Amino acid sequence: MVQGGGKAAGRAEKPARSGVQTGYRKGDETRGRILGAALEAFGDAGFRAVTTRQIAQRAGVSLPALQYYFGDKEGLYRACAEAIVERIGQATADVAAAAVAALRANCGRETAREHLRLVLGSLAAFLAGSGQAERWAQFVAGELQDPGPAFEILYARLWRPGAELTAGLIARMTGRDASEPAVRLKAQLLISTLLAFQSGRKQITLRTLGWSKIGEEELAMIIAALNAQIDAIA
Amino acid sequence: MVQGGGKAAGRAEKPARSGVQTGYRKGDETRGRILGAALEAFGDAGFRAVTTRQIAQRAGVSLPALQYYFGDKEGLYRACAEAIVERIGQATADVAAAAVAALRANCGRETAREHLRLVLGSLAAFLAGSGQAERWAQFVAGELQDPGPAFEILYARLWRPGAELTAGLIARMTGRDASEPAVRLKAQLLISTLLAFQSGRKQITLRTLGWSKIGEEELAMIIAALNAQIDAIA
DNA sequence: TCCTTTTTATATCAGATGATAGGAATTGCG
DNA sequence: CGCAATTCCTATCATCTGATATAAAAAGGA
Repeated sequence: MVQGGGKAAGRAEKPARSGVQTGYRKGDETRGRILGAALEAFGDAGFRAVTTRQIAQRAGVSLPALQYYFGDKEGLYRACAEAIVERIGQATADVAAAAVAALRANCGRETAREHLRLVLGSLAAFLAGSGQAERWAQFVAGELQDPGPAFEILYARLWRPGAELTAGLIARMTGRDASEPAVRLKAQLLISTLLAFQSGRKQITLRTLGWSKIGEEELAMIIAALNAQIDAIA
Repeated sequence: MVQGGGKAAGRAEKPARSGVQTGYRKGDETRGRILGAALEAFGDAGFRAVTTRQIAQRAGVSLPALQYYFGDKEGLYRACAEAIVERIGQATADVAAAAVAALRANCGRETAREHLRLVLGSLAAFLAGSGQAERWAQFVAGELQDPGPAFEILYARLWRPGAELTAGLIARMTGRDASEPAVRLKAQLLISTLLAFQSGRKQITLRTLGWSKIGEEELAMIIAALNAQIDAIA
């Protein structure tokens, strides 16, 4: 029978076996391997630059397996975005929840400032935590920079919530409203700065600073610079 | 006869009519039109995403004209980078020279700070000055973010000089040495911030702030935020 | 064990893309 | 004009890319 679909009705809108449990367990492992290979490849080079054949080879499967599990290249790309959103969400859930709670509890300026430090610090630590996370950061930064098939996912579920939280904290710190452009601008400035180092302009960061990698020591320096920026916020 | 080359010796290393004066004037105009179309296209979408056919059509020439004038797609891309470097260099030459002169003349902290403001301000103004400059900014940011065939050109002739100057000014402002990582980090942070708005994350900037464009008013706000960052240094 | 469903592979397609062959048209120059 | 160097186009190639048709192999359920 033809792949996926089921229902046997009209057009096969969902041609892929996109992650649902079926009773057959073997496929889940394969699906995971493909997703992992795709995350690495897309993170390194971006949507256009990566070919489906490269991913298939990395994952040790044949080309049609990608279509079987993810429908098409874009579906695979979106699945990567979802996976990344999930992992980053998990990694920052605690500090983010604490910050939100503090805001709700009408915390003071200095408390808000401290939460902002924690939030950005935990994000920075995660991004520098492993080679994998590094690739994810590049995936996210690249997609936000040059919107592609996963822009909406990343914007709606990563950037916007993060920017909202940051703006909220800054607003509290400055006694202004989170909707003011000046506040939002500062928030974006902070987040952009963070992303710029670990992901996009890493290539340049290393060259300019003469570093060979961004390890603990280097990360500490970046966080220090970030904190200086946070302190500078009125 | 076959295109370009001359010399008639062994391998045709330089197959293209790459910009030298020949006595025949007609070609220069065509060459310029191709370069203009390429600048627009590459700036909008990046090296990979743009096809040679698109550029040829935009320029109103046939496909082989690109190869005739620039050898291959990469040659055209590099030519774009050179053109951009030249224009940005012109636009910032005055303020940059003044800043260098001030540094050489052993200027004081506040003078250095003022020069830093001027340098970044003029760059920001240029980048937001026209739709063309906006595309160039995207060209530069994209190439620095995801190194391609023109990375070396842009790094060596734009980023590094700019970063050196910025670091020098910051060093003077803080009484430290321009070679210190902390100083260089601050410099990169400033430049990255500037690029982030006008080029890369512009898409997001507009959405997050609810702007429809980055006009004078918006630019003023960004510069204000930048100046706040400059003031916060040491 | 037999049968259905799922999983995976081989071979192939259709379109796009960068590049070239080869020659026609144009331009400068004596 | 006459001639050589240049500019530029039509047609075509070779390759790569995402996707599909088709069917064999494997896995579960009775």
